[in-house]
Amino acid sequence: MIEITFPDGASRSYQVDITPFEIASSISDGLARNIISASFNNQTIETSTKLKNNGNLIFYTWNDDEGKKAFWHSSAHILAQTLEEFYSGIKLTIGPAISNGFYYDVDLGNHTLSEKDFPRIEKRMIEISREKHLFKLRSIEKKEALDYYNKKRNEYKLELINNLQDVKITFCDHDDFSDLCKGGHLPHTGFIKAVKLLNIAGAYWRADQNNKQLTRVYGISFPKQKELNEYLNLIEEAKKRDHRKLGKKLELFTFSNKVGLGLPLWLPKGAELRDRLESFLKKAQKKAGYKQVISPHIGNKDLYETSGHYQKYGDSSFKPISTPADGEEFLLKPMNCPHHCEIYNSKKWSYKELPVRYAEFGTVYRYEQSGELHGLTRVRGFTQDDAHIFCTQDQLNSEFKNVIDLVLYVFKSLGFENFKTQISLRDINDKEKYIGSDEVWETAEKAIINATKEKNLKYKVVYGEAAFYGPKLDFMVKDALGREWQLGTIQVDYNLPERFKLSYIDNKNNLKRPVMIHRAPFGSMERFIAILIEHTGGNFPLWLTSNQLILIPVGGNHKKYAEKVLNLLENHEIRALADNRNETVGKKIREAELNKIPFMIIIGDNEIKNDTFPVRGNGGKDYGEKSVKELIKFINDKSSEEIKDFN
RNA sequence: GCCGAUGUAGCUCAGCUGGCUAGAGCAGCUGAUUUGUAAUCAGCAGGUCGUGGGUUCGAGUCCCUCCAUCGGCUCCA
Repeated sequence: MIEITFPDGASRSYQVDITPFEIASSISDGLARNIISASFNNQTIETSTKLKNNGNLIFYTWNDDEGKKAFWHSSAHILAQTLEEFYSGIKLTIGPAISNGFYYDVDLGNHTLSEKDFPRIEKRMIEISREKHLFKLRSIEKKEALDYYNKKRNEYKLELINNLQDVKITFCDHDDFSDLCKGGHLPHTGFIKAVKLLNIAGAYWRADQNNKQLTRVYGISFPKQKELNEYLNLIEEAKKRDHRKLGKKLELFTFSNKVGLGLPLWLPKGAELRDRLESFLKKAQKKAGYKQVISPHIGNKDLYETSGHYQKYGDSSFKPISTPADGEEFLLKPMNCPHHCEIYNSKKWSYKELPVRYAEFGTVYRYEQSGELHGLTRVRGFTQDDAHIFCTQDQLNSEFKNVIDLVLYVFKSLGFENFKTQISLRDINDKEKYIGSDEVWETAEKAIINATKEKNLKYKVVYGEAAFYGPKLDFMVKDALGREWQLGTIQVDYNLPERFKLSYIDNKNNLKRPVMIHRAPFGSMERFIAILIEHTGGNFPLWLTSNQLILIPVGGNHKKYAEKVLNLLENHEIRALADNRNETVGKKIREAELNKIPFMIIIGDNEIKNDTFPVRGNGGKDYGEKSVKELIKFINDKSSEEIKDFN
C-alpha cells in the first residue's frame, strides 16, 4: 500500500501501481471526467502513470494552468501527427504549450505551408481527436531512441536526445504517432473539441539566428467550441484597442516613410499628452531630489568607446557621423548615461553632496532591425525618462528602494496594477557578453535582490537579461494582445563609474568611486504611452486626457452662451471645447463619444434658463444637473482623486 | 536581418476564374437644414490599384524585383 496526500492535507491509502485517474474515480465520477493532468511530488505526470511510492498528488483540470498546459501540449502532438501525415518526410522538432495555446516547429524540407492549408489541417486534427486515442508514455533505452530518429534522419531530435543526461528516454504514443516527449498529456485525444490554427512563422532552431530556420505553426484548442468562439472574439476586441489603430484615430501620433522607419511623429494631441506625463514625473522627481540636466543629441565616438557601448553595439548602430575635419566622428546619442557621467565629472564632489541625481527626458536613437519595429513600442528614436543617481555604497540600498517607490507611484497613478517585476541577471555561462569583474557583478546583483526583497515585491529572476554593464530590476506590463513589454527599469552599475573614473572625497579625505543607478520609471515615453493607450482603450484618466469636456449647443442661438461657459471653464484650467458646428445634437454626441471625450454638456433653452446642465459621461452615463461652479469642482475633484502627490 | 501573409480614395472595405471610362460607406468641399443625448438631406470632388519590370491583343487581377505594413523568430544599451 502507498499513502497519497492531497492538496487539502487529507491522505488515503491505495494499492501500489494505482493511477491518478483511478484515484480520481474513487473520489467522484465528476472528478474522473474532468481530470486532464496531474502532478506527483511536484513532477508533472500522466493521469495513467502508475504510482509506486508515498507522495503528494494534485489533480489538474481545464481550469488550472497546468491542466491547460497538458491540454495544449497534447494538441501540439495531434498537430505534429497531422503535419507528418500531410507532408511526408518533414522533420519534427519541438512542440510546447505556451501561455495561449501551443506551437510546433517543423523542418518542412521541400514542402511549403501557408494559412490556406489551415482549414484542412484543423479538420483532420478534430477527426483524430474524436477517435479518442489514448496518450501512452513509453520508456526506452537511449540507444533505441537514437536508432529511431537515425532512421527518420531527424538531426533535431537526435541533438535533443544526445543532450539528455538520462539513460531512459520517454516517448509519447497515440494512434499510430510517436514523439519524443517527457510527458504531461491528456488521458486521450477526445478532450479536444475545438482547434484553431492561428498563424505561421519562421523560428530558428534552438533560438539561434545562425541555425536553420524552421516553420512554426501556432494554434489553440479548447474543450468546447463555444470557448474557442469566445477566445476569437476576445482577440478581435483586443485588436480594437491596438495603440497603432487608436493613435491614428485619436490623432496622437503618425509615421511617415519619408521621415523614416520607426521615427514617430507626435501630433498636437499626442504631444500635449506626453507633455502632461512629463510634467507629472518632473514634479515627483523634484520632490525626490532630482535635478534636471540637458545633453546634446550627438556625442563624440570617444565617449561611447569609454563607456564600452561602441564596442558592444557599434556594428549594429547608426553609423558614425563624419565631419569635414579629419578623424572626427560623432554618434547619434544611443543612451544618456555617458553624458551624465561627464556632467558628474565637471566638478569635484564631497561625500557630503551625494547622492547626486541627474534627470533628463533624453531622446536617443538606436538602429533596430526593420523586422523589430512595432508601432510605438519598438522604435528607432525615442525619449527615455532617464536619470542617473551617483551615490556612495552606503546609500545604494535606500536610493534603490526610493526609486522602487517612485516607479510604483507612477504605475499606480496611471492604473497599471497588473505588472510583473523581474530581476534580470547576467548569464553566468556567457560572461563574454558583460563587462566588469565577477566581484562587482555579485555586489550589484546582491544589492538589487536585497532592495527588492525589502520592498516586498514579488519577482522572478531571469538569467541572461541583464544590461552588459549591470543587473537590473524591470517592470513588465502586457499589451492588449498579451505581449509583455518592459516599461520601468532600475539598474545598478559599478562599471561605468570605473570607466569614466568618477570619484568623490570621503570623510577620511580618500578618493572613492561612487555607485551609479540608472533608472526610468516610464521606460520610454513612446512605449509607455503605447501601453497606456491599450490599457485604457483611449479613455485616458481625466488628468491626462486632451479634452476633458465638450459643450454641445443645441441650436444656433445657444452658441453664445456655450462660449461664455467655455470661457469660465478655461479660466479654471479645465480643458474644454465647444462644438459650434451646424450639426445635430446626436451627431455631435456620437463624435464626442468616438473621440473619447469624458464629459459632454448639452446646452439648450432649459440650461440657459436654469443655469445648470445635465452632465453626460462617455458611454452615456448620467452625472446629474450641475451649475458651472459645481462642474468645475466636479472635474477638479475627479482629477485629483486619480492623481495623488508623490511623497 | 530571417520566415509567412498583406498592400485598391484621408479611413474602412467591394472588385469571382485577366475583358467596357475602378465601386461603396465614412471623412472632405458646396448648398439646404438650426437641430435635445451615438450618424439630417442633396450635390461635388477625390485613386498612375505600394514601386519598378515582365507575360498578354488586353493586367487592380498572372509572374519577378524592390518598398512598406501585419504576425512571429532573432535582437533590444
